[in-house]
Amino acid sequence: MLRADAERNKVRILTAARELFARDGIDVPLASIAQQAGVGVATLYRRFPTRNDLISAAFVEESRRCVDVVQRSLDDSDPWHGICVLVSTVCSMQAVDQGFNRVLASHLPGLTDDEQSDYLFALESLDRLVEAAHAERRLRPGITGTDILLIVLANSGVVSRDPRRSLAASRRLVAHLLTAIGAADVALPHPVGETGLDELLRDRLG
Amino acid sequence: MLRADAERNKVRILTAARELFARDGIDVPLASIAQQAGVGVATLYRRFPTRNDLISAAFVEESRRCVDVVQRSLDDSDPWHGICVLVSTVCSMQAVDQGFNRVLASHLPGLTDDEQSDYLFALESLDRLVEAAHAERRLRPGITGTDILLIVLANSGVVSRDPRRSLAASRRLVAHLLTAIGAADVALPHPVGETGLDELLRDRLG
DNA sequence: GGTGAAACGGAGGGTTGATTCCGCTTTGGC
DNA sequence: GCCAAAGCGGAATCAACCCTCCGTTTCACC
Repeated sequence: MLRADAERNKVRILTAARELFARDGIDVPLASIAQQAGVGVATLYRRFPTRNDLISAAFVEESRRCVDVVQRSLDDSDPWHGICVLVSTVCSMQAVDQGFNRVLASHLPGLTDDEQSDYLFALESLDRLVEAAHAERRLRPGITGTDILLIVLANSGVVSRDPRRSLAASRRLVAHLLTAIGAADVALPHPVGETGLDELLRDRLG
Repeated sequence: MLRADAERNKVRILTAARELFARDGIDVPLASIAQQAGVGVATLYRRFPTRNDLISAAFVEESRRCVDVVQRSLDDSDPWHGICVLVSTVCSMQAVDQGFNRVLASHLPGLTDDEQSDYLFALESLDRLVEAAHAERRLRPGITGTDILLIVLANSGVVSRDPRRSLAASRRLVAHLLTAIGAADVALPHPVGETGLDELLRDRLG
């Protein structure tokens, strides 16, 4: 049990971390997180000995939301609808949070046991979902569970600093890819040109 | 005109840079490029005052290939075929070279004038190509030139350290996306699962 | 083969960020 | 209120990388 002041600081650190991770990605200097939280670096290190500890803690909610949406998709009586919801949800989460995008798109070393099992659960679920959708002829023949992973990965390529533009690009991309794997066309959202794919390019890191 | 030894060193630096950029991305320490080239850092700096100078020089050939393929696509009597060739070529180049991937997927500050005009030429060409393909009803209605850019961007998300796996993932993704924008299905290459999308994930940087 | 300009390379100073150490402060049970 | 434990913060240390300076070497022209 943490002392009250320590608990308070922990919350402030996590709040700051979530904000900075989302905006600037998971490589932000730890010192700036500490500063934003109004604590010293040592306090941050005391509570989260490694960067990964902090990242894991900062994204627990996002992870839970992912597991939830996977579960709900599995329970969906229409597997194709389940796939659409799953992909759209996860990709939107990526688009509005640079940090979470990196977490999803890269195997961070040192996942916790929980994260490991969530990941395996997701993989297995994807296969089951895809299989169910095939059974109803809602997927193009030859599509596999890893194609869904591939979508998430591809989506990570279109996210930039600006969540607005990222979201527009992501929506468009997801529509394309659902069209590609599905047995029928998916309606297209606005082309990204209007909000400026150029600016999106200009936005990206480095 | 450079002295013979200087010219020799310049070539060695560029060779080393191309190799390390491709394998490790454009953020490799300049010292390791110098070391690999067998020269001192000062020599590298003397020839290429900024990292961007080195990057530009290292990728001139790739840039030229891109401009060429754009030009050839424009000249193609079948605009849809032109689009397919263009997208496949560029995406493959991205997949096998982490450095070039980053160059294409991010607006590096300080492009040379040549690069600027190449970029503008490419943008304009995309619009013309798309228009021509629409005229022949080979594209799904609503597709714009920026959708092609979006493909390249999305493709950047699936490239990892391992060129083999990246290429497999990229091919699959490109097939999906050409299917999505085209008026008819495109044949799918092998699913990536077989070569291991998991490993691809594990591969990615940090 | 002498010479001066060009080129060389490695040491060194600066910056940024990670991580630890330690003397001071706060908390909470008594 | 007292005090031991828990917590705190910032200075200090450390490592990686960038970039420049300068004494030495090499080239190419005579």
